Amino acid sequence: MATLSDVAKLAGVSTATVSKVLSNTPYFTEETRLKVERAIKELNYSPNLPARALASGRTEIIAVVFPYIYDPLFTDPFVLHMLQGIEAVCHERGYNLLLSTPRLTFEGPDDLYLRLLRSHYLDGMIALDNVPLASVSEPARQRDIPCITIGYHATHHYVRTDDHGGGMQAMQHILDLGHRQIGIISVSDSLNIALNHRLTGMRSAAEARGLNYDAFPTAQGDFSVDSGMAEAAALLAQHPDLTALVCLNDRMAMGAIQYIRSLGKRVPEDISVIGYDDIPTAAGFATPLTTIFNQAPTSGQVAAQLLFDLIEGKPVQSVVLPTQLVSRASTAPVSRES
Amino acid sequence: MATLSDVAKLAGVSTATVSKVLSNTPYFTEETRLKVERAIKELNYSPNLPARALASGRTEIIAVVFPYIYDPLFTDPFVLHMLQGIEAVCHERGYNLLLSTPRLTFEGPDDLYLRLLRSHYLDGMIALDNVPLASVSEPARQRDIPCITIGYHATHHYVRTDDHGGGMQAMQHILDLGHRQIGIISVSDSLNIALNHRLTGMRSAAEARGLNYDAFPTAQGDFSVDSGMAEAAALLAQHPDLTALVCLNDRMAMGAIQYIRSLGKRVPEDISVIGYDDIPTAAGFATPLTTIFNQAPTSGQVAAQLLFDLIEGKPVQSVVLPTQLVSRASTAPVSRES
DNA sequence: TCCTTATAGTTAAGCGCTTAACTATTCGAT
DNA sequence: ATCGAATAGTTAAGCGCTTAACTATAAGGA
Repeated sequence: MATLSDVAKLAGVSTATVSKVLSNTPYFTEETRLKVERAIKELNYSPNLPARALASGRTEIIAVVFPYIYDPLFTDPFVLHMLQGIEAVCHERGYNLLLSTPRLTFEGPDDLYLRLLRSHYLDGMIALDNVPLASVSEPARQRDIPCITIGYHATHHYVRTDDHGGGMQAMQHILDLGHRQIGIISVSDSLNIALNHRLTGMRSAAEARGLNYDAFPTAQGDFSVDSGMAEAAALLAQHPDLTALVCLNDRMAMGAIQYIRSLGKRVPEDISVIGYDDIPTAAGFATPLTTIFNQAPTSGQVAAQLLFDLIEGKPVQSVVLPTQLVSRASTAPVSRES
Repeated sequence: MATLSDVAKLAGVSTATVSKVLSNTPYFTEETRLKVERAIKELNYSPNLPARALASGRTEIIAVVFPYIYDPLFTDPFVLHMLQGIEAVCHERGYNLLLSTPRLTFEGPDDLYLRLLRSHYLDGMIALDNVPLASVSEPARQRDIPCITIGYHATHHYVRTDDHGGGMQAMQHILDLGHRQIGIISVSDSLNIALNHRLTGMRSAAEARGLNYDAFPTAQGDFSVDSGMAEAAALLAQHPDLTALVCLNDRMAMGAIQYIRSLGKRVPEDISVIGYDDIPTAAGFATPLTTIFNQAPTSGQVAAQLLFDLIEGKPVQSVVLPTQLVSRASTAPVSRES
C-alpha cells in the first residue's frame, strides 16, 4: 500500500510538499497541487492514520461512551436514538466513532476505559454520564480530553434535557385530567441522576396544587418492560383505587400497560398511564403512549456539534434542551364513577 | 504524560527491555520485571497506541460495520442485540470497538468507509452485510483486512443464522395450526438477502404440504412498525378472509397486530400473527409474540470469537446458527367458524 | 535602488514504540 | 576443558507522517 513517500516520488516533489497539499497549508502552486493529486489518485493513496496521529497528535477518532450498568445497555432504544444524532454529525465531519462501554465500580470506570483515555487515540469524547456510582467524563476532563457530557456529571460542557420540567409536565398533565389517585413507577435513585430531577419536577407540580406528593405510592423498577409490569402489579395490589400511573421511562410504562390489560382493565378508561423518553415504539404501541419527548437524537447531535467546537478551540456553552409533553391515547380524564 | 523512555530511565533499563516486559517476550529476569512494573505504576504509564500501531502494525481496534440503509439503522433493536455479543468478547480481549455506518450507493460503500479501510487503524472487522445493493465486507477482503461477515455477502469467514430453516419453521407452525388463508408481510427483495432465504424456506414448507405458495397474498413493508400496520391494512382490505399473517420481522408483526386490534378483531382468536427475530420487546408485547429466535447476541459473540481466531492466524470455519420457533400468545389454531 | 516580506519548495528531525542485531555472560553437553 | 546454545540486556534503525528551519526567488513598499 502506497505511502506519502511513494506519492512524492511519483509527483516529483518532497514529502513535505505532499503533506502541505493534503492539509492545504502554505505554500504550493496550483501546478504542484495537480501533480500531487494525480499521483494520489494513481496510487490510491490514503494516509496511514497511526503515523499521522503520532506526528501530529490528531487521530480523527471520537469516543462515544455509554456506561455499562443497570438495565442492559443494549436493550435501550434511547441509546440507539442518541447515537443516531452523534453519528450523523461525525460522519459529516469525516470522523470515526469509537464505542466505549465502561463497567463501573465504586473505584470508578474499569481499567480498559482508563487505558483508552491515556492511549492518545482520542481527539475527543461524548459521554452519557448519569450514573451516581461514578463519572465517566470526569477522568477525561482530568486528562484534558475535549469532552461533552450528556447528563449531570458535569459543571460545564454538557448537554441535558430539562428533566425537572419534563417531570413537572408529566405530573401537570395527569393532574389536569383530574387524577388524584396517582401511583409512581421510578427506579432506585442510585441508577440515574436524571430521574431524580424528573421526580423533583413531579413533586413541584403536585405541591403547586396543594397536594401531598409523599402520599402518592411509589415503586422502583429498573427501566425494563418486565419491571414495569412487576411494579404495576405491586402498586395496584396495594392501592386498587389508583386511576393513574406516572412511569419514569417508556418501557416501564409499556410494562405497566400490559399488566393493567392483563387484569381486564382498560387503558386509559380505567387507568391512565404516562411514560417518559418517547422511544420509537411509543407512538406505535397498541395504545399510543402519552409521554415526555426528551430529544435523544437532538441531544446527540448537539453534543457532537459542541464537541467539534471544543476541539477547534471555540468557546462552548452548555445546552439544556426543552422537554415536551406528547399527548397520545394512554391518558384520559379520570372517570367520575371511580 | 509519561513515555516508554521515561519508564526506562526510572527503572534503570533500556526502552527495549521495558517493551519486552510489557509484551512479555524474552528475555528478562524477574528482578528486572519488578523494577519496570514499579516504574510503570509510579509514572501511571500507558502505551501511546498510535506509536505502537506505527511500530508494530497492531492497533487493538476492531471495526463493527452496519450499513446505513433502509429502515433507519438506529431504530432496529436487532442491531443493539448483535452489538451486545460483539462488545462482550471485545471487552474481554481488551480491544476497542470502532463503529462504522457506511452509506451505500450503486458504486459501493461511501468514501469515508473506504478511507477507514485504508487507514491502518483496524486489526479486523465484523460487518453486518446483507444489503443486495453493495457489499461492505468485500472491500475489506480485497485489502486483506481480517473480516468476519454476519450475513450472506461472503463465501467464507461468515456467521449466519439459518434463515431458510427459520422461514420453514414459521410457515410450518402456521400450517400446523390449521391455517390456510395466510398473508405474508415481507420487504422489497432489494433490502436484505437474509429475508429472501426466509421466504424460500416458507415456500418450501408450503409446497411440502402440497400448497400453492404463490396463492398466498403478499405485501412489502420496510421493517418498521408503521409499515407493518400499513401492509396489514392493505392485505386485510383485499383479503378479509385471512386467518394468519406471517411477518418477516417482529416490528412489522407488532404493527400488524396493532392494526388488527384497531379493527376490533382479536389476536390470535380472529387472526394469528407470527414475527421473526425475537427482539427484546417481543416477549413483553401486549400479546407476547410468537416468533423465530435468530440468536442476534450469539451471532455477534461468535463473529467476534472467529475474528480473534482469524487475527491470530488460526483456521476459521464459517458458522450457521440454528433458528428456533418461540411459540407465545399471538398464534392459535384456526377458528372453525371462519 | 534597496530592503523587507511573501512565496515555493526542500531537508531533516522527531513523534513513541517495536524489534533485529548486537554484546556479554551463563549453562549444558560432549 | 571446550564449544554451542540459551539467557540477559542494549543499541539503533525504522515504522509514516508532520512541520520547523532552511534555501532560493519574487514582489512590494519606501
